[in-house]
Amino acid sequence: MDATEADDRLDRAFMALADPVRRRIVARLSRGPATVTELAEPFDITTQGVSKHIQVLESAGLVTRSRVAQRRPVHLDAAALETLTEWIDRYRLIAEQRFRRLDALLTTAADGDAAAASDPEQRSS
Amino acid sequence: MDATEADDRLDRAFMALADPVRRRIVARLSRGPATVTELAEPFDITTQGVSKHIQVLESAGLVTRSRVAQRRPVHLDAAALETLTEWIDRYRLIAEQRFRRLDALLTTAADGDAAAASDPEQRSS
DNA sequence: TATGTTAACAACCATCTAGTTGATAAAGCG
DNA sequence: CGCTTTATCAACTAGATGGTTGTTAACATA
Repeated sequence: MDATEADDRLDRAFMALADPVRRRIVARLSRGPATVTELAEPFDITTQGVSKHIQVLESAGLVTRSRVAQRRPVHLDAAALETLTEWIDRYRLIAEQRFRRLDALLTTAADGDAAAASDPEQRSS
Repeated sequence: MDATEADDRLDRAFMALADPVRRRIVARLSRGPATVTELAEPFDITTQGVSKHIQVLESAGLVTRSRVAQRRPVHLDAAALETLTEWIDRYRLIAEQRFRRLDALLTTAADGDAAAASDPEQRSS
């Protein structure tokens, strides 16, 4: 997978979740597949509007569609959700580790030099 | 916290991460605070452009800004990232559990009735 | 005070998005 | 064959986004 391709995938996936309608669709699909009309029912928008939302989710790789007669059931792809949490957690954990190291540094430094804790704006460089 | 307020926060947070420039900014900030000019350096856009990206991240609650003389160091908020993974993981785990239950159901049903595995399009309702 | 640095603000523009209406396709049913 | 259901495609509008340039504010330093 190309680097820009992976970037593009992340772009679309995060963008897809940046909408309350699509998040409610994802929440609904976590409990099982559903058709477009079923998904549109709780909302005040047309089925065409919901269909476009599903296209957004599909192009982001978050859902897939199968075929049963004239219905097109939508399925949630749990693995795609996992790649998002992996991206976030990577940097979240780095930040938390850094914070713990900084905290420990300030704590030990405070024993001999109280002024060291006055400026917490340290660069990592 | 109001329900629509939390929705709005999620909107902005996911939207903020739906841009490769902002994700690189987040990645950089995971290693420590940085100023706007430092953050703008790796990109081909103006510092004003980067400043707008940081405003987006700030309004999403993902970063905060402090003040050191005329510099405004930007800090990553790891806790805000965690709320995003919590939202995703909630529905991801529901979907995975459902999938495991369905898989177990089909496996046991296949012992007595092989036709039960022919249509995987089950609704949860 | 004058000068340079850092960063925000304002206005503007091109593009994209979310929703609509209208028409069309595909499948099942009378 | 007609009719209904389900869902997509096409075209359009209002509003948001990402970028720019130009200007201004805040601060340090000479």
